[in-house]
Formats: sequence, C-alpha cells, structure tokens
Amino acid sequence: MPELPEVESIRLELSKQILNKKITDVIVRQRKLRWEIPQNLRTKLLNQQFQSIIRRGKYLILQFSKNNFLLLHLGMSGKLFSFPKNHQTLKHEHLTIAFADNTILSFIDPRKFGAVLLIQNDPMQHSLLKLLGPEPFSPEFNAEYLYSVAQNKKINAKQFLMNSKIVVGVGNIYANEILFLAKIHPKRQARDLSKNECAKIVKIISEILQKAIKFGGTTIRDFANSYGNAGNFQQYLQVYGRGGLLCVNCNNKLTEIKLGQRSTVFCTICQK
DNA sequence: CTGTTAACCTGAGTGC
DNA sequence: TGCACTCAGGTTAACA
Repeated sequence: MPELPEVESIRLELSKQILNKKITDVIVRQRKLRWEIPQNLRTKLLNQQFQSIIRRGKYLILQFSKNNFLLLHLGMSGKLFSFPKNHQTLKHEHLTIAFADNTILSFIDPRKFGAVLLIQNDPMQHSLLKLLGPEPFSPEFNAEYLYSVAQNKKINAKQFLMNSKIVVGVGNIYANEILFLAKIHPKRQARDLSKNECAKIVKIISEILQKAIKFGGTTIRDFANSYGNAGNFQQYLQVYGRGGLLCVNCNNKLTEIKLGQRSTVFCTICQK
C-alpha cells in the first residue's frame, strides 16, 4: 500500500499499536528484499522498544534508541500488519516482530521490492534519504521552488512529479489524479509549466494527499484482513484505473498511455 | 549533466 | 486446464 497517504496511514495506525512495548522476538524468514535485511537485526532489536515513528517520503523510520533506527520501505507490494496476538504466519511474511504484550508486527511483501534496514546516527543523512526532495506539506514545497526546479527539464510533467528528488510521496495513482485536477496534460514538458500552473500543482498535491490521508489511503487489489489498514480513498479516484471510461467532467473517453512504463490516464479535452 | 530503459520479484488476470 | 503474456501503489543502476 505504498504512496504517501498509505504510508502515513500506516504510521498513524502503528503509532497507536507498537510504541513503548518491549520487543521479545524478531523472526526473519526471507532476508533478500530490495537489499538484504541486516544479519544483526534481531540482536539489535531484542529487548528494545520503538519510541517514535516518523515518515520521510514513503519511508518509515522507527527510532528504538538514541542513535538507532529501523528503516522500512514497502516497495510496490509491501504491507505492515499488526495483530493483537499470535497468528498464523502469512505467505511472504518476511519479518515478524513480537512485543511483550503479544502484539505482533508483520512485514509482508510478495514482490520483495521493499526494504528493512538499520540506521545509526542521523537517519536523514542516510544515503537513501539524504537526496530526497521536500515533503509536500512543508513550506519549502511552494510554487517558486517547483517552478525553479522545472526550468530546463525536458521530462514530462508526470514523471517530473513522481521524481522523489523533486518532491517526495507522489506515486503513480496520485500523479495521475493531480494532473487531472490541475488540468495539465501528463506529457507536457516540466520546463513549459507556468508559474501559475506550478502554484496550482503545489496546492492540489497538498489537498489530495491530505484528503487521501483523511480517508486512510487508497486500497486496490487488497484483501481487508489487516487491522485498520484498508483505506477508502479509491472511491474518489477520477482517472486512475479508468482508461477507456468517460471523463467525470466532460464525458470524453479517457486516454491511457504509458509514461516511464507506468500507466497514465488522462482526458485529452480537460488536460492541456 | 539529462533522459531513457531495464532490472529487481510474485501473483492475478486475460486470451487462446 | 494449461500456457503465454500483460499488468501491478517503487526505486535504483546502467546506459546513450
């Protein structure tokens, strides 16, 4: 469940369920994810407690001592489930963390594009986090910033918005939705976006991501057996997954193309 | 430097 | 039923 609103929804949920509980067991079943789960994960985590969970882009950072952090990324198919007591091990449950009150945290990831890593010292200096662009809700992410980084960029508007060095958290679903709401054609070159369009994009990104978080994120192709992790934003999707169907604004047939191997849906009449 | 492409991996769905 | 093929919420690394 991995764009920003889904990751944030998980963060909020987990913060209620696993903080300040002693870790009593750590089981790694499959070490080979995007990168290998560190060999010393169990040793490091055992008898510790997670003190806080923060999110940076689509990464979750769980602090368990002054200078030690667990870094999680869900990739395309990753899920984090928390169970109130022991459970039958799920398929692709690569990591299980048990707490003293019998709460269980499970990391499930069929496609293994996710990551479970340890970080020492300042997590924001970690190579995976250091070069990330601004958070979409931060003051640094504003029209002037977006306009300035778009200069000279020939890349199309959609891939530009999905580039985590430009802004974090916008994945394929929300990129499609944002451009539809901003009435911008996904193939427009970034350098051709006007200052006003950049302002519009900034505003819409913030609004749609906030709204999606409010609804607990978007849930597609998902069974609802987790604890509270199924979101409801999918009912508000206006273009994603609707290629060939009619535009909600003008009834024109929505076009579906590929940009950077990702399906891109838009309205040729509404989006210019 | 920018921009494009393949690669990582499994499962679900479709068409023959 | 089986097989071949396409597609899927992400990101890096290797190219031109």
